[in-house]
Amino acid sequence: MRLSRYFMPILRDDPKEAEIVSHKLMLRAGMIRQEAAGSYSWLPMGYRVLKKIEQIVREEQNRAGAIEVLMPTIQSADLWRKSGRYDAYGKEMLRIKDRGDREMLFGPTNEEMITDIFRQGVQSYKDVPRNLYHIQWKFRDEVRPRFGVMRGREFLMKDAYSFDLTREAGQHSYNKMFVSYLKTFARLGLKAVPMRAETGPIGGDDSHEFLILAETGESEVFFDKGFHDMDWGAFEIDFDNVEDVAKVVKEFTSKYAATSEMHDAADYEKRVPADRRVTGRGIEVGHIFFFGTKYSEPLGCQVQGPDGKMVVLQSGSYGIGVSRLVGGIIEASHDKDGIIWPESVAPFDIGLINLKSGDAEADAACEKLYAGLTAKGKDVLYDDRAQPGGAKFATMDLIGLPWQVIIGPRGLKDGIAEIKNRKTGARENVALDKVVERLTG
RNA sequence: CGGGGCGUAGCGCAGUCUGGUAGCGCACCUGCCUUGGGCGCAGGGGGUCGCGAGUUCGAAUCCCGCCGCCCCGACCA
Repeated sequence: MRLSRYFMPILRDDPKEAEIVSHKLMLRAGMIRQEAAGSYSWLPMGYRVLKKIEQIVREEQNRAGAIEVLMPTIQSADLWRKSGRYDAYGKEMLRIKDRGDREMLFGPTNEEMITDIFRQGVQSYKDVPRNLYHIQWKFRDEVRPRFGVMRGREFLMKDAYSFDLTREAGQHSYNKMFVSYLKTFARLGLKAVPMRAETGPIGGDDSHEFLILAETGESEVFFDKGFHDMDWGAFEIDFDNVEDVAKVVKEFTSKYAATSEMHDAADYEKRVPADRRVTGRGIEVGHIFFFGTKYSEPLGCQVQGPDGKMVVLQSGSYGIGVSRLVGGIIEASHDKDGIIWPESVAPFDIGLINLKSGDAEADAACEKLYAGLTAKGKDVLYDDRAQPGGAKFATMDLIGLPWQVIIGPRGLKDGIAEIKNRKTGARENVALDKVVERLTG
């Protein structure tokens, strides 16, 4: 993409409504635009990142055996009356009426609907276990939306729902999602520490939330420093192997980690030596629940077992805040100059800077590199605008692409380009005809 | 939902107290210059001052009503 033809409205100053760094940077980098409190348009740069995160989440869900569906954003109130949550959910649920005066709602989550879908589609114990998920926009009429996409009212969430015959099988489904989340967050360049959580309005028996550490997190967290040294996703796992999966879960739940709501100071001090205690702040990016028959019972989600008797299914739900992750990754990865995208989610792989746009030699060198890198499958954002070099560097640092290729008269006279790594700041001079190889080899 | 604050050009702000028909910086446009960290000179465009109703010869400014947004708290993915 040539910057001269793109839509990337960047700002030099911080908009005053933005309080935290990810919100400021997302606005400054032209990723989002606020439409109402807690409601954002995703501009091209932001949308690219959102789609990349969504795709990684999807791939890891598929790898763990979950099956993708898509449910509507608008739901009927009737289903929610059956589960008893129509009243229980309170003002956070956005309620609307259609032309026939029927009560509808903008879905804040989908336990009821998916349970109803699954109930209608299965009759036998042979039809379980299953895990269905979708990645869809949710609406929760938050009392107080804030921090940009971190707490929006409309947000993109991956939510998965597992159905099993027995509690033990349900536990395995829960464990699979637990492990899948570790791998998902690792691919996003994050260490998301699993912490035992309260079940909240979703309800249920077992629950963990995954928090990434960042100064601006909404939750205070207490954990064992040993978490830093663990293997966060490089491990191979066979999701069908019940013992192996359980072993990983055990490993990641054996060390102390808790949010302030669940924090037990006495237990903390007993289990974690003083020099390994870390107190910080965290951002919740995932939350998993095992709730047994809480929804399958009232919604009649049952199958016939091997002995011919009806069995109410055990279920769990598993959420990842996809749009929140965009902000969360920035909170975890930025510096004074701007965003530092992990390569896996960067909106473009490479920023190509032409320091002398309009100069025949510089233009030709850039065009050749742009074509060469693109041909190798790299997404390149080529800054071909007629702007002073300083402005181009500042822009490129702000938007945080992992690699910058800098072409200017100084290097061109020796036939070289400068390559800069955004994260480390390391620069290297590379012969023009070796640049493509260096960045794709 | 309680408390506080703010709405004036794309962004950041001044002007409001004390009424006289809107200004600054950045951004943008044109020309020249420049091209390795937000460059220089000159010229220029853009705003029904959140909305409505009042007071007044005259309202961004005063009065009344409404809307929107932000922050703190309580609440929450």
